[in-house]
Amino acid sequence: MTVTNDSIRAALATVLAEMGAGDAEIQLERPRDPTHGDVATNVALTLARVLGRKPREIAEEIAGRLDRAAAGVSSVDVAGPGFLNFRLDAGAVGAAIDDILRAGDAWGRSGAGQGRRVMVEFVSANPTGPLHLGHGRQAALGDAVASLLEWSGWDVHREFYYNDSGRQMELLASSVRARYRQALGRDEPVPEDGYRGEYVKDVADALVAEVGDRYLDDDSDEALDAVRHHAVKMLRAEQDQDLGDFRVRFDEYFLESSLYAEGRVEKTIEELRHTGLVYELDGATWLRTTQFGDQKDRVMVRGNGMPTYFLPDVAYHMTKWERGFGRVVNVQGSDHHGTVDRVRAGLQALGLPAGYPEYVLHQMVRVVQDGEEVKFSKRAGSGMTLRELYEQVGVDVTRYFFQMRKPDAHLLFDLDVALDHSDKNPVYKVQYAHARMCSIFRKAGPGQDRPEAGAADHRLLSHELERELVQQLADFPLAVARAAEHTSPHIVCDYLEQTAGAANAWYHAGNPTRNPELAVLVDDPALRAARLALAGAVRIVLANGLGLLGIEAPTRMIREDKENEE
RNA sequence: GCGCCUGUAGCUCAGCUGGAUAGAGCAUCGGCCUUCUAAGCCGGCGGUCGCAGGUUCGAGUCCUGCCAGGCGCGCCA
Repeated sequence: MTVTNDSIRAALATVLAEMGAGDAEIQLERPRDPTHGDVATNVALTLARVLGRKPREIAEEIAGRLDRAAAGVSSVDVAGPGFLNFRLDAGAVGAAIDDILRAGDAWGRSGAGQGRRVMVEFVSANPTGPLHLGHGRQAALGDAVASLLEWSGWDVHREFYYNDSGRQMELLASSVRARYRQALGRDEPVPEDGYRGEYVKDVADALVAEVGDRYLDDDSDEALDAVRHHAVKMLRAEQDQDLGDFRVRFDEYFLESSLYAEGRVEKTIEELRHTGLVYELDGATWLRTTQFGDQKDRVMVRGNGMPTYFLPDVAYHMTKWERGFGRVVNVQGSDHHGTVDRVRAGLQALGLPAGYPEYVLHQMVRVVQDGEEVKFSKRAGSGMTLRELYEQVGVDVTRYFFQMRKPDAHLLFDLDVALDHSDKNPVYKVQYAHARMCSIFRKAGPGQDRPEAGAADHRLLSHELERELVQQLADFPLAVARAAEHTSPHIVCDYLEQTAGAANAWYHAGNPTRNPELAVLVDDPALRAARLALAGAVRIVLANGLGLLGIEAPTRMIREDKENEE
């Protein structure tokens, strides 16, 4: 893990300037192996060629010249091929605790985004049925990406785009109408490629309750339109409910139909024609997207005069730009990756920058239980729905599992692990660590439950477990920044699991029956205060990290089999 | 055939801008409970980083080729 340590960096820069390498880039990292010290740098290795000298020799000279007091280190060692390993003095390590206590729930935030506006578009499911697991991964991922950007100082807008026109809608309407007529005793089959889940019957039954047999014999377009409206309204309401219960909220729902209603699709065609990149072939209208790196040119308007999906897509993204979003992140399933180049090409044709918009594409989700894949949902008529999953394992677990893998990777959702309530389940591991810290404060008694910055002597935290834990906590802002930079929430999950592991190790090391001298609540008031400050810092970091991911940080977790005794 | 993604321990996965002996969890094996503390802890076992070349002080990481899996390649959305 890369670290920032300004005093070491400055002291190194001074020495390097003396040695004729003042412009060298200094990389500091926290070695995985604690015997390599608290902070290390490979700068001597990178300078070997520049200075024409052996790396170890350079390292020795740097170590000899370094002002340790100014750097805030107690020792400097040369190791391996020429690494410089620093051991921080006790005061420098503990200083992070005050930083954390002072920042509180803002610890980990930065102003990197400078308040600029960014849109995160995600879920964007068509209103043709319940949300499935792919939408769920996208909801959890998109919400966390948005959150990461907020933590990094961006002004974030969460948007849901949905297709409420076109062929899928027609298919939905005719499927519902068939079920509606079946419910009224008529023998009308669901269209060949129609929607067949149980939910279609629910929608049809509700329609019967609402309008009776009004559309039983009415085959007019108006009647089908009314059925479609009814279906969309119901299914949208269900999706909203599912997302709300999953703790995902949007600032705006954007309707595809509005693009047509407001003439934006027509306007986009006109603007593209002015670029000189439009041509007619075989009766269709094409855009020369290959000009901008697309694999082939794309049809905008079919021979029958109807636009393809490509056109409203470009029109939609133009509205994002025109609404003032200089940056846009689209979270989508990787099965959409084929549209990335063409949408960008269409936008470049209209003068937008090359990488606009950005994409986070995620791979598929599979659910396994007892070693076998769980596939079917009667209600959806296909894969398991998002609601079916989170009602079984809980929202916290579901969100975390969807966030804990990098988007690029296929996600195996192991129900056996998800249903486990022990520390084997990474979500509970982190939540328990948080609850344990809270439990210490409950035992510490009134007046000691809110440690304040500067009130304790952190040099007393000299145990190796304490040093490591403090440094782990100090890394939180870097983990958030890196996760935001890569739009990858799993980096935060990894960080939290490591932090929870370090916190648990520290907590358990002070087992009162085995090592009472390592417990937090020792008699010595100064040591007790220092350890309470550390516990307070742990509580802040875990709560902030979980909060960022949209997961609760319980202050108390009661064991199910002990519930009656508590 | 072309494009994107993936391939790391028995399983699920991390691995930043190329750095030290490739890490974590689970599984397995061996220890540890009248607890701020067993929904737990400590320790052990376990790896030709898909394969083959190349770049360099140094490659899981970069380059080339190949193999395997997923997805996408329509005047569908």
